[in-house]
Amino acid sequence: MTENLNVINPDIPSDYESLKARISTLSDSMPKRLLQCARYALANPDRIALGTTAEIASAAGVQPSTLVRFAQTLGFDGFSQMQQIFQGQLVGRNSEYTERLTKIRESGANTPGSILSSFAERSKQSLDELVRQIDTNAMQSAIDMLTGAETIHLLGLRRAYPVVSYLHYTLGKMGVHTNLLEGTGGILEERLQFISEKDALFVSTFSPYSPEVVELASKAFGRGVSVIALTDSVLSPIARVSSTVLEVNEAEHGAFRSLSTTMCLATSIAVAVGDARKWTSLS
Amino acid sequence: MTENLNVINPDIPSDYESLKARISTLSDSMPKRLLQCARYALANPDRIALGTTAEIASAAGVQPSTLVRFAQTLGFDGFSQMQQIFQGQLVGRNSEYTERLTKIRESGANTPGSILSSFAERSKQSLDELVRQIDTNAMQSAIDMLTGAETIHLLGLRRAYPVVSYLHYTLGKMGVHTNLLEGTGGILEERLQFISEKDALFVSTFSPYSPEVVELASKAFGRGVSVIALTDSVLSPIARVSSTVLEVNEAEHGAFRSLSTTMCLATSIAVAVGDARKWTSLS
DNA sequence: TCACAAGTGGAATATTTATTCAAAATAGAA
DNA sequence: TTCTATTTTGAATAAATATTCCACTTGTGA
Repeated sequence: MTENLNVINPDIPSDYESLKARISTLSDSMPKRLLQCARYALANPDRIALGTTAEIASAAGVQPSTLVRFAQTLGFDGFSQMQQIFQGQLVGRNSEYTERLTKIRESGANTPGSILSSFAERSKQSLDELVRQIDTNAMQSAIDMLTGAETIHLLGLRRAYPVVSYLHYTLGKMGVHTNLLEGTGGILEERLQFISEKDALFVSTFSPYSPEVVELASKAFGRGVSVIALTDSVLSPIARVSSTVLEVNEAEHGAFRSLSTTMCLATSIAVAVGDARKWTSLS
Repeated sequence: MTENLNVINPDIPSDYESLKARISTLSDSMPKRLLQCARYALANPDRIALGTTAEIASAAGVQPSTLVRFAQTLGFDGFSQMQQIFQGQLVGRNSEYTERLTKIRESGANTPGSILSSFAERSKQSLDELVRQIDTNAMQSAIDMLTGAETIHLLGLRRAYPVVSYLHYTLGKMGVHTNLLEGTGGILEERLQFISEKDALFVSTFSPYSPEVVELASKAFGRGVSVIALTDSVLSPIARVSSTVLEVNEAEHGAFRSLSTTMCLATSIAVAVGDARKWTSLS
C-alpha cells in the first residue's frame, strides 16, 4: 500500500477534473514521450482506467516505465495511484451522489431531514440506474402482454402489495380490466381457476420472496398464462416462472428500502399500457 | 494471455446480459458460497469490474479462491476472464446511456423507454423539491405524534391507499402497532369508535380528495385525536382538520402522477418513527 | 451411524504487473 | 564539435495478484 502522506498531499489530484487540469498545465514543459502519454490519456481515459501498463504503453507507443514516469510527473507515487482517478471517473455519475451522501452522513445524526435527504439521494441514484439498466425489450414485451390481455390479474404481498394495488388503481382508472388478488394460502390458490389463458398475470415479489406468490405464478405459468414479473434480481425465484422479468434495484438507507424507483417503473408501465389500449380500442 | 480456444468456446458468455442469464440459470445448482458470489456480483457489478480478487472476496464475505471457482463454474478459465465482461459493461454504459437518452428525447414518441425516462426525470426533480421545501418542523412533529401514539391508524383511499398500506407494512415490521382502515362509507365510519385519544391517525388524500376520508379525519380530530395528514397542497380540505400537514408535489407525466416522491417521504417517516420508538422503548 | 461425495478454506505457487535503475540516446549550450 | 544535462529504454527486480492444490468440513444417502 501507499503511504498515508498521500492523503494529505495537496500535490495529488483527487478527481478526474483536477487531473485533467494538471495535465494541461504541465503539458507545455513535457518532453516528447510524456506528451505522448498525456495525449493518449486524455483521449482514452477508459483504457487507462482498465488496462495494464503493458497494454496501455504499447497502445500509446511508449514504454511501460514511461507511463510510470508520467504518473510521477503529475504528482502520483506511480501508475496505479493515477489509475484510480481514471477508474473513479468511469464509475461516473454515481460519484456525485456518493459525494452528497457522505456530506449528509457527516453533517449529523438521524434527524428527520437527514433521513429524508438520504432516501431522496439514493432514490435519485436508483432512478438513474433504472433508466440506464432497464431492458427495453422486456419492458416492451411486458406492455404487449398486458395490452393484449383480457383481464390483468395483479399479485403481490408485503412490500410488493402497494405496487400492485397502485397498478390496480391506475389501470382501473384508464378503463383496463384488472383483478387484484388478495388473501394468503388456500384462499389465494382458489383464485387460480379464474385466471384464463387469455389473461395476463402481473406478479411482484422482493427478497425475501413470498413462496405463495411464486407458487401461484408458477402454476399459472404452467397453464400457459402470460406472467410478467417485477422483482429485484434475476436470481429471484419468480424469474424462472415468468414470461418476462422486469428488474429494479430499489434505493435503500441502512436496512430499509423505499419504493420510489419501483413505483416509477410501475407507473410508466401503467401509462404505456393505457396508451396502447386506447389505440387498439379505437381501431 | 488465454488460449484462443476460448474465443470460439460457446460455453463462455461474451457480454454482460448473457452472463447474467447464465448466472441466473446456474444459480439453482450452486452451493452456498458460490450463490453468495452470484448475489454479490449481480448487486455490485462495478466492484467486480475494478477490484482485485482479495478486495472483492472480502467484500462479498468469501475466499479469493471461491471467486475463481465461481468464474470457472460459469465457464470461464478464471476470475480475470470473467472480470473482462464486467469491465466491458462498465465502459459501454456511459456512452450508451447518454446516446439512448438523446435518441429518446429526439424521437419524442411514446416508447416505453421515453415514458420511463420522463417519469424518472420528473421524479428526480420532484425529490429535489421535496428535500428543499419540506417543513422539517412539521415532519418532526409528525414523527413525535406517531412515536407517542399507542396505535397508529392509517387511512387512505385510491391513489393514497398504496402509501398507507406500505406504511402499514413497514411500521409493522418494526414492531409498531398499526391499524389499516379499509372499506368505504358506513363500514369506514364504524371504525371511528375504535380510535382512542391516545392513538394517532395518519391520513393521506390527494386531489380529487376523498370526502369520506376527510370526514372521518375531521371527526377524529374533533374528538382530540392527533391527525397527521400527507397531502398535495395546503389548500387540501384535510389540512383544516389535522394537527400536522405534510405536503408533497408528486412527479407527473401528462395527466399521470407517479408515487415515487410520496413513497420516499413515507418511508423516511416510517424509518424515523421506528428509530425513535426503539430509543424510547429502551429507556 | 457410517461412508462417500461435494464443497470450502487457506497456505503455497505461478503468473502477471508495476516499478526501478543503469546504460544508451538525445537535445541543447558553448 | 564537444561537453553536459535530460530523457528514454528495456532488462532486472519487487510487489501484487490470480490460481492451484490439498487437508478439512459439511452435507447426503444407505
